[in-house]
Amino acid sequence: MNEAHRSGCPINLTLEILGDRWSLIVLRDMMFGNRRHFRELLLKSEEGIASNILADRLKRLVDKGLLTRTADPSHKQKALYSLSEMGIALVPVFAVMGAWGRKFLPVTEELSIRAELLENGGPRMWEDFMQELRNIHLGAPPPAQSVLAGLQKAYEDLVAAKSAVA
Amino acid sequence: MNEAHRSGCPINLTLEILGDRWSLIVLRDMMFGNRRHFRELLLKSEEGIASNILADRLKRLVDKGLLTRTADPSHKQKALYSLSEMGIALVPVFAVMGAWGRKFLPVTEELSIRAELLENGGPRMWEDFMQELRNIHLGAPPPAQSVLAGLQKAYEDLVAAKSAVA
DNA sequence: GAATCTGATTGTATTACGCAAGCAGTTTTC
DNA sequence: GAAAACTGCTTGCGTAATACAATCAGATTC
Repeated sequence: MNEAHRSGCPINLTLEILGDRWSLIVLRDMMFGNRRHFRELLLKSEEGIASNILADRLKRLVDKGLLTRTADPSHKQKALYSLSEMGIALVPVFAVMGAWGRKFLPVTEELSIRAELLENGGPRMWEDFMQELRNIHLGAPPPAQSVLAGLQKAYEDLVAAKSAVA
Repeated sequence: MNEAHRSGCPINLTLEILGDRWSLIVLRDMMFGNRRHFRELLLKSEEGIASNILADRLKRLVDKGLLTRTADPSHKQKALYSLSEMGIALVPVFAVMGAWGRKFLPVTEELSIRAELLENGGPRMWEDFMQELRNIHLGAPPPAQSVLAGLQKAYEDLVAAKSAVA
């Protein structure tokens, strides 16, 4: 039935799903970049994932329950990927991982502004963000205020400010 | 100088260091299991890491600045591995990853009791734990109360209770 | 009806992982 | 004081994951 697990430790089981160099990148792009289709994930990612790896990860993440795949009504060939509650629940993981990366690694200013806002916003902001993701991906009622729009605006403002200087 | 990074995103840079199936396992065992020597990490891990992988990960983690390696005065051949501040700062990452794993994955009760306590303890407990790790690994002043002992006791009590029933 | 867009798949090369065995120096045991 | 056990690894080898480039068939657009 089940493939054998290395152990029943929560950290280990989490690593068995997310412990590679691409899974969290795909989820990050869906979550913060609102990418929902294969081609968007393939072409608009900063890191340049290969198409076979992306196909494999999408399949895996659907299998494991972090994503769902449905047909896109607007285009018979389009597949629409959505975050499940299990995927949405990774928001705090991204928040603290981003905070750690920002503190210790050579991040660029543009690509870490959203992590900074999310870190400063704290659990309350994370919860709002999760509710917004439930709205977008699961059809749940929207939150009082859009976190995603705020993150995106901060990023775009910073990019604009930088390119104005340069 | 620097190996090229895929991008300057904090999540990506974090994954470039920790995005594999073993790095966080090694750090977990050092942090929560107080393993400081090669053989301890090799033999006492639940998951059974291979010796060449362990050697590689220790080297990598020292290179990246999460660990330090020093000679053990008690034994001329022993190497003592210690967490750096960069490694200790992963406590919140373990806490939220553990919480996620506990919520969605088939964890065992014994191996998740510590994750549960850490989750319920919240950021205040994480900070105490980090101070305790600074004391153990960096020689900093100890915290008011030992978190590690509490986690370990809860684990052992649970194991004892389970084996008494069985 | 040609070009483009869709989610992929295929082929090939390189790198990482997993397993078992071995190794030289150090310490312990008797 | 010699044998056994322990130390942090290394080596060899087979398998799996990853990376890169090219390709594909059906759907849509122009």
